[in-house]
Amino acid sequence: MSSGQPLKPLPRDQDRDREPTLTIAQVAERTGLSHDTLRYYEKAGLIERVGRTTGNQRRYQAADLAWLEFLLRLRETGMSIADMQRFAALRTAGNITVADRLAMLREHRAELADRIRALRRNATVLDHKIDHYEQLLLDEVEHEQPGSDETT
Amino acid sequence: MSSGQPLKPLPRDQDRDREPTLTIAQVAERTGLSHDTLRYYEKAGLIERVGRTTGNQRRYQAADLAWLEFLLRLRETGMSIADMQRFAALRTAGNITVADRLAMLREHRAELADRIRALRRNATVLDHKIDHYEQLLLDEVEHEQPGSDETT
DNA sequence: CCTTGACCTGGAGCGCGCTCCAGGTTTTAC
DNA sequence: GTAAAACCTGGAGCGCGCTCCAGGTCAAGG
Repeated sequence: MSSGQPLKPLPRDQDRDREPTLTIAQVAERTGLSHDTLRYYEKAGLIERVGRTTGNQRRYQAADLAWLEFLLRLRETGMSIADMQRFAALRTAGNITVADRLAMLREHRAELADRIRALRRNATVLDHKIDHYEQLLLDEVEHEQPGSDETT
Repeated sequence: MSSGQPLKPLPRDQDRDREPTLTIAQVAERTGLSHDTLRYYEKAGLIERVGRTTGNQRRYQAADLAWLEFLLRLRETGMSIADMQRFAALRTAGNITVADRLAMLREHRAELADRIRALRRNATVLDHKIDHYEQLLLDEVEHEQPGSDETT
């Protein structure tokens, strides 16, 4: 979608392709994942084998990063590694799996809605308990010194 | 739930058979926890030592159950066992720890609010992805048969 | 009484999601 | 060219939160 004009300050050496690439350290910093986790995800099949230099070092491309960030959304919404593996496998299998992937996402989305609702219910229980403790503290103060100086 | 200290109809003697008690199996069923988990929680200090029969079998009282259910709210909102241990220890230590317990709950509540917000943000990302896949499916159908019969 | 099933204890084991290590190779900075 | 930093692989290890097991004791029905 663009030209191949050598007008940019290219990073040296191994980057002969048009697209800029990132080392594992750079991806780690950007995603918040550790080097080990990135390698683990690749070994586990969550991400397809990342491109390498001639010296076998990983060079991530923009698409890898985008996929990683989506994986992180799945992870943060509580999807297990096993399910992410399934999803990734479908993705690797190509367009014929779009319906399956959609089904997975819809189900996950529904579970997420349930979990958010449950958390909100539990939050109100916490709020009640907090109110209760606040009242206890007030009562204590009253009993000790009904209307005197206090240090917050 | 407020102001309830001196008016309890205490069974002053150690004869508490008046109060109904529950076996571990009954508590397991009511809470959804397994027998093993209940024993584990007790061993870990999340709940104080439960009363026993002369034959050393646990008999839970209403207060035990209420505390367990509150623990479950903490657990479901993501509090670690270690933090629940801290909270339980404060509770065991008595009223002087009310301020500390309040502080813990407030912090936990704030983290919970953060997590709910994050989940909602992620939910919208999922929604976009779902929309995207739906569009892909539509496009596929169009390309195959631009306006013809389809079997659902 | 006896049987059966619920319960007890201490401790080992497990599944998950990483995290660390050893020992080696590659890249970078000077 | 050389030293240091970054990276590689396979595999072991870890922390969490249970879960299971062995080997018993206890309780309720017939």
